[in-house]
Amino acid sequence: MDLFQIAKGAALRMAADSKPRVRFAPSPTGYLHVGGARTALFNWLFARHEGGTFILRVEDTDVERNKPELVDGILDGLRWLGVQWDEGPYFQSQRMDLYRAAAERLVASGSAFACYCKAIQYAGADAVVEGEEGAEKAARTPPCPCRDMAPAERQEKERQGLPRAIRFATPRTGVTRFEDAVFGPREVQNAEIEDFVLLRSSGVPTYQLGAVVDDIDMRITHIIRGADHLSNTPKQALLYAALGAPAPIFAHVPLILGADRTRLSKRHGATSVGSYSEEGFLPEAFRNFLALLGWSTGSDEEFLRTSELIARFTLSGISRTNAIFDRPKLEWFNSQYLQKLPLEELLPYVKAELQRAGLWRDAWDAAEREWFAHTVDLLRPRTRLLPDFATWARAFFSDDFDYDAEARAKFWKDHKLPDLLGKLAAALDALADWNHDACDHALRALAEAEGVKAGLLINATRVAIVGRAVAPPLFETMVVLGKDRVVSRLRRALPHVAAP
RNA sequence: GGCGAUAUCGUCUAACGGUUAGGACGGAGCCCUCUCAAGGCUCAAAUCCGGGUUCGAUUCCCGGUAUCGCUACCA
Repeated sequence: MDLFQIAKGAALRMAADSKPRVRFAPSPTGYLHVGGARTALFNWLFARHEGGTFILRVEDTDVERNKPELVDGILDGLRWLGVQWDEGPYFQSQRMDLYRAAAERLVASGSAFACYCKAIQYAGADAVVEGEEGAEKAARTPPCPCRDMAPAERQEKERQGLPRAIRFATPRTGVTRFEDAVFGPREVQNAEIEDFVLLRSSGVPTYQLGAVVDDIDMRITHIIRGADHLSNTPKQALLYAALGAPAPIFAHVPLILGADRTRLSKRHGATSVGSYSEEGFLPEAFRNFLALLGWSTGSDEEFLRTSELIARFTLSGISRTNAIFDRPKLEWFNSQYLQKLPLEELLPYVKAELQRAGLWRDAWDAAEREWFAHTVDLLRPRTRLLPDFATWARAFFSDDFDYDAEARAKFWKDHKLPDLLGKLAAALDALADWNHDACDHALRALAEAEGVKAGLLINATRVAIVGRAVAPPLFETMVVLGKDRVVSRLRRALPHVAAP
């Protein structure tokens, strides 16, 4: 290996090192909600676009709220979403020594101090609002006096073995700056920043410490996260400096709100990713919708498959305003994907749905694969969610279906119908060839002979053979169902038509 | 209360000093038609308010207002 080769290798290594490293860091205090899902998606899109690395880290330091059993649900949600992580999942609960060591280092260097105050319970957001004029400032947390404690007193507290938290010694003056790819360069007065806790008296790190120590350790280059963290970022910028590490680029993503403009929560209906999976949304449609919530390409195109999202994703396209979760638009995206996806990509989803409904037949994957594909293709313009295939379109996959009440009321009114449908069954039964035009001709000939409009027969027949008023065009439906089924279903329907 | 961010049709958004302020969802209507969708066409619908700067502000600055966030030994 000559010098050139060595230099080239070094250059390549540097190039590899300069690739972005990003992370998604959920805490297992709840399911994966749409806000978190979008944050994960943005991180993933950014990593894929840049050829970087996407890391998954579980921030499970809050022993009180943490529910380990929720981790699997979050991972499942991410898998369904299709955002594969390249490293991890790492668990903060398994890295405690790292945070404690960092806290001790900060105390040793004078950037942090031990605090012996009693922990103040969070009073809730309403606590401040409640105060009448005059008393309104009472709820502010007082500054911790331990920072300026005399050495003798401190020794005494230590000797007594009092529980101690570690707080950051925020500079009293000056400003702290950081760079945000979405909100631009930011600066805050240090005087506005309290001496925040780094290590709880239990020895467990807070979010601020854990996140920064891990982001340094994991060599994170871009922190893409919810804008609810924007106000706290100066604290972390301070921590980076105190820990002697360069700060990463931040990119704060605006929040997703409910229809009432408040933070998305349970009372807004489905907010967990899992519920959208269960409802029968296609992951790619969900990704497309989510990606466009708070990010745009700058163009008018909206139907963007994942490869296109990756190709176009940039941090500069991220919006600065909160977005409201718009369910109708999500459904529109889903119906678009149901219609536009290459058929071969759609079939496995329909298969899974039919299996779930107990309607699946293995032949549809083998000898009758052609039939299955054609039927799905016929059905899909009228579907909005995956379960539509098993519910609304049930009669296409099973002989066990019933007649929709509204459809009967609307299309089985005419008293001539029992007679007409009986004759139609006979006419169809006599057909030598079974195809669209043959069915068409047979039905229209009968209509003409009987002096009724073809529509009367068509609509009544549709209800008889698929049980619903809403279905694909009749003759295509007949072809798909086949002669035997159509004729027998017509005859089976006769008594129901006679007695509506 | 303090600090901060944000502000374009109902919703998601485009515009990066000059446009009849564009697109999409949703809504209304028409076409197509055997139902319902899909598709095509059309319509209604927005620059929070007030001051500046400028020949010219959706766009830049200031103030107000509203909303959201942070202000926890939650993340």
